[in-house]
Amino acid sequence: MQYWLMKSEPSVYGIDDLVRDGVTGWEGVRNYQARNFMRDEMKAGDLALFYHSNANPPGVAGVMRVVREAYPDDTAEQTSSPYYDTKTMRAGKSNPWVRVDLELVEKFAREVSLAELREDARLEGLMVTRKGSRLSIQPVEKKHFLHICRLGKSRFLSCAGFPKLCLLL
DNA sequence: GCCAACGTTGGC
DNA sequence: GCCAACGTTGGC
Repeated sequence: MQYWLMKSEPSVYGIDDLVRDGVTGWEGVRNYQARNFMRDEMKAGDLALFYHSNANPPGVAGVMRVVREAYPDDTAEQTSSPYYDTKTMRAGKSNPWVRVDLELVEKFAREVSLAELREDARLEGLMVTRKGSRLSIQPVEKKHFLHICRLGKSRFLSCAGFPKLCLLL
């Protein structure tokens, strides 16, 4: 079981979109390091923080769970998609991109801003607080994950020892 | 809108 | 394989 942080711009797809959809395919990742995390390490049941990038303010908005492991991201092959990979397709190469499916676990009662993450001594070493951290999918230490849930007034965390109650969320 | 950080590309 | 040019990310 691993923990992750995944970035999305709320103007493109934010936590409220996931509240509406329930489950979503994490498409459009076009960075090899981020792809490798999805392809090689993300397992069903892993938990991920939903991070709002390019937002006011940027920060963690909630928690998701991996429900389907890596499979081809065919938006790379669709000319109509904003994520169409012109270069790869024109070169006639096979589609190298994958996505995973994630379901909403919860939207935090309060969003935890990047500034707050930076100020918190208990989150030292958290990748997203490093200046210039551009990786859109990052592994997160369990202790950091749990602390961020606490800062977000997570209901999921408060009942984590009571799996039956958690099913109600 | 600016710009620092950093990934990618392509000439050599 | 080096590295300059270029493109993108994302905070501010």
